[in-house]
Amino acid sequence: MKTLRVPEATVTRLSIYSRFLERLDKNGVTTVSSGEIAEGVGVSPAQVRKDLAYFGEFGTRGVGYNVKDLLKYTLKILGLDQPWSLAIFGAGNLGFALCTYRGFNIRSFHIAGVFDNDPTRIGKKIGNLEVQPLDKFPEIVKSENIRIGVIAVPVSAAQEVADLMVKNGLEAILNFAPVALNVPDHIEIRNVDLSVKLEILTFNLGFRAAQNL
Amino acid sequence: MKTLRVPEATVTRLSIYSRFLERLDKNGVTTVSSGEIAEGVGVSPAQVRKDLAYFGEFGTRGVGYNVKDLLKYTLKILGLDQPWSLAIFGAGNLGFALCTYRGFNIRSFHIAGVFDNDPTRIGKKIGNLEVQPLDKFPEIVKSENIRIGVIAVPVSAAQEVADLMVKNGLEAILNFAPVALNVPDHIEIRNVDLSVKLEILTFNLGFRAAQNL
DNA sequence: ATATATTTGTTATTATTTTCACATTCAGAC
DNA sequence: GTCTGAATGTGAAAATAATAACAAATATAT
Ligand SMILES: NC(=O)c1ccc[n+]([C@@H]2O[C@H](COP(=O)([O-])OP(=O)(O)OC[C@H]3O[C@@H](n4cnc5c(N)ncnc54)[C@H](O)[C@@H]3O)[C@@H](O)[C@H]2O)c1
Ligand SMILES: NC(=O)c1ccc[n+]([C@@H]2O[C@H](COP(=O)([O-])OP(=O)(O)OC[C@H]3O[C@@H](n4cnc5c(N)ncnc54)[C@H](O)[C@@H]3O)[C@@H](O)[C@H]2O)c1
Repeated sequence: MKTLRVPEATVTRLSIYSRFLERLDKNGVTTVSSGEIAEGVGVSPAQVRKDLAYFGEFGTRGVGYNVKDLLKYTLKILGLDQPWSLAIFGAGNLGFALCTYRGFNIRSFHIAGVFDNDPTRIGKKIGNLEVQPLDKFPEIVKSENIRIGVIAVPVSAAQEVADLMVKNGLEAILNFAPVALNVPDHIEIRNVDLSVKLEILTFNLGFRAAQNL
Repeated sequence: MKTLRVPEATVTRLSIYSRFLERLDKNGVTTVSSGEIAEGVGVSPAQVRKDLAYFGEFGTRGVGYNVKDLLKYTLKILGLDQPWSLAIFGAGNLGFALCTYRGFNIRSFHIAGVFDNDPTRIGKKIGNLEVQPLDKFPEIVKSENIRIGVIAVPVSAAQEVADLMVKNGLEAILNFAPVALNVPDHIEIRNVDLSVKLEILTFNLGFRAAQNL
């Protein structure tokens, strides 16, 4: 096994491969080649093999990969062979959608708490979750062993929520607010910006088109 | 002005710069340096200048950039100096959140139609929008001059929705379903995958931590 | 057993992206 | 006017990532 730095793009693709493998497995497919994976997710076969090579040898030359095994390996690499408890801050529209999204549970994520500071929302049910006040956060972090926080509050509140998460020992943050947050180096943080991709589309439709690039 | 290929990462950052500039402008800041932009969005100053250099010279040496002007330029480059009408497919939890999100309107996006195939949802109001049946799509595309479609339906329906969009002449698609869609080359398509970033976090918390990388 | 067709794992090559470093330019002080 | 300090724009260098190419390995057919 290599001890090289793994590019983040490789991890991203690994997540995508694993979801493709899940689908193959559900459809009863037992063997798959790098070419078929590549075709299925829209990358090159060499890329698929290169990505997997960071973590070991999982295939059989002349044959391909065993779907069930490769799926298990990729999930393991991504850390999805164990359950992860999440805390979501902000029980607004996006928070609601995230809480009810079944796709997370399937991949070993479990929403262990939803928090909001709006008194009219606290106590309301989202599925079988109850929206909690902020002061319940510390105890729920402990009791549910939460390591990852999700920020779905307005931009104006995002930094203070991030600070609260850090103060309570969370190790990673997924931020949906379109703002760069300040957190200590040891905190893993990633932003999901729903507008940026939309603006890549308008850029391509406009500027790039005008330049004939 | 250069006629080089612009990296997509540059366009992504441009979108982020422009949002940062919006905030500065709202706060009454009139001048900003590449270093301050860099600080504000979490990249290097050289990166900021290099990104802008793809499109022209916007600053004054020794001084920096005029906030209002640079904001206007970045929006123009991104194609946001004109309104864009969107069609959203899927009036479920995510579709609902997208429809009610004010952040889109602010940046010259306008949701011109929401479509669903569930009879119990058709006719329901989301804000001042009414959920439309699929067969209304062709006429609304024309009347509202829609060029961009958003897919917020389950994976199982995503490809057929994409096909419908292509058939009706849409030019770009933003896809929230976690699956690679097949569309003709001339269609701009980007996926937004909310789980992938989460799995980068678990990877970093697990595997990467174990390797001490 | 041997040959053949496949497909992996890996090294070499190429391309892309980021960082660095600095000459150039400008505003303001004196 | 000239000098000084500051920050841009850019070409060269370094780092990173993707692609190509092929030897090694394996299953299957004969
Ligand atoms: N809705 C979307 O489709 C969408 C798209 C892109 C980005 N976003 C971003 O996601 C975030 C949430 O968006 P939304 O549409 O759900 O907004 P929303 O207004 O519907 O919900 C925000 C929620 O956060 C709560 N809140 C505010 N301050 C808080 C605090 N300090 N602690 C805890 N809770 C607090 C509010 O009470 C509210 O319930 C925003 O930053 C938005 O920019 C949303
Ligand atoms: N909710 C989330 O937080 C979340 C997170 C990540 C990804 N996603 C993805 O976004 C998509 C939507 O998620 P959701 O939670 O809103 O699901 P949802 O089930 O709440 O909504 C899906 C909607 O699509 C409609 N639909 C189904 N087939 C259709 C068709 N052919 N044409 C038009 N409408 C159709 C359904 O009637 C329903 O209203 C899914 O692909 C999901 O994987 C959602």
